[in-house]
Amino acid sequence: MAENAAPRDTPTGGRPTARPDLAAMLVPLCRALVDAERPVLDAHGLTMWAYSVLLRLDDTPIRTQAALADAIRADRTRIIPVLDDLESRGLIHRRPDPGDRRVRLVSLTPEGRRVRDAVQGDIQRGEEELLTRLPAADREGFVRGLLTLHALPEIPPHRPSGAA
Amino acid sequence: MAENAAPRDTPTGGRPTARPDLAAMLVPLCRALVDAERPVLDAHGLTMWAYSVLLRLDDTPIRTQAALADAIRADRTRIIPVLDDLESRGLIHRRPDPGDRRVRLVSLTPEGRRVRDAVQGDIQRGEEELLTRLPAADREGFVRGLLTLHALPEIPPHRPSGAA
DNA sequence: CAAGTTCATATGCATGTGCCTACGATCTGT
DNA sequence: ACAGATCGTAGGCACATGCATATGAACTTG
Repeated sequence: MAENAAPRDTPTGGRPTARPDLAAMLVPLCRALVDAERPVLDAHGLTMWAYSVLLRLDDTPIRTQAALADAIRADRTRIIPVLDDLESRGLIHRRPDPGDRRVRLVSLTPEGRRVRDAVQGDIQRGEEELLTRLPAADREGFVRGLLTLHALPEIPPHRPSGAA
Repeated sequence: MAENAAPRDTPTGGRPTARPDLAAMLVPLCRALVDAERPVLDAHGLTMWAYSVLLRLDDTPIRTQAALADAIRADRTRIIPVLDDLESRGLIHRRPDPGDRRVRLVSLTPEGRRVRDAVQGDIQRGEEELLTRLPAADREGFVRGLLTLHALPEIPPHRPSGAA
């Protein structure tokens, strides 16, 4: 019966804002964006996992495949066929680390870099076009906000309040 | 070899901006947000699908279950157990439409509304807290941009350009 | 009235994914 | 040198999901 009788230190107690949940807007948007990428990925014969690998390999070089899998939130075992495929197509290089022969050093080949650039170019071009739909005033805040949230080390779980 | 020799009408030809792909930032953010909701949903014994139903039922009332499933991008057949569960717990009402007895009119019960409010309150409270991490200047643009993109009827597929 | 369609529902299949185990090669600490 | 941990790889189990089909009730159209 007591709904949320206890006063909250956050703006609203019961039904907060008038806006929909952030997640309820973000999830469909994510879906749509990923769907929008598919033609580009297909045109290059890449899966989303493969593209994630190409994307990630450019940043800081990664020493182990396990770390690579963790970085893109993939499964350590399921990523192996992806790497096999990329390697067989000459997009990545997998060589044993001379210092620790358990480890395979994974790196982009020049061709891999070329493919990644082409794919990412197409994707970002489409995304820029999408950002065009935003009022100029919001565009920058949106992208910067996204960058900030993306850079967060972690998102703390939302905590259930009153009701059991 | 010709990379992307053709000049583009969009800002950048090959490697566009310095920012990561929007999708590459949004997808992990979505994952994290959904994960963050889990404790709240668990506390109320709701699945994400069930919560989606509760959320959607409040807007414009929906005439058919099929339309409800489409609205939340769920499978028409797989949503039925979800509705069964919600109905058995007294959160929704399912009664045959007197005008078309094939159709079941689905609506929130007062208890369902109460639960939805409680859950949504918790979730939005967590989300507001998250928005706190954004510089105030970006916060509004971010939310408004998200609202705008969410309201788009569809996102056109990105088009592969040069390379096959 | 008959044919075709729509709805809610049950069921099955194929796939993608998370998780767990196993195994051989290799490294590290003792 | 030996025990234990780590890495890459293979395989299996469980589950969620997308897609397809089937069925009975009810509606619609000719």
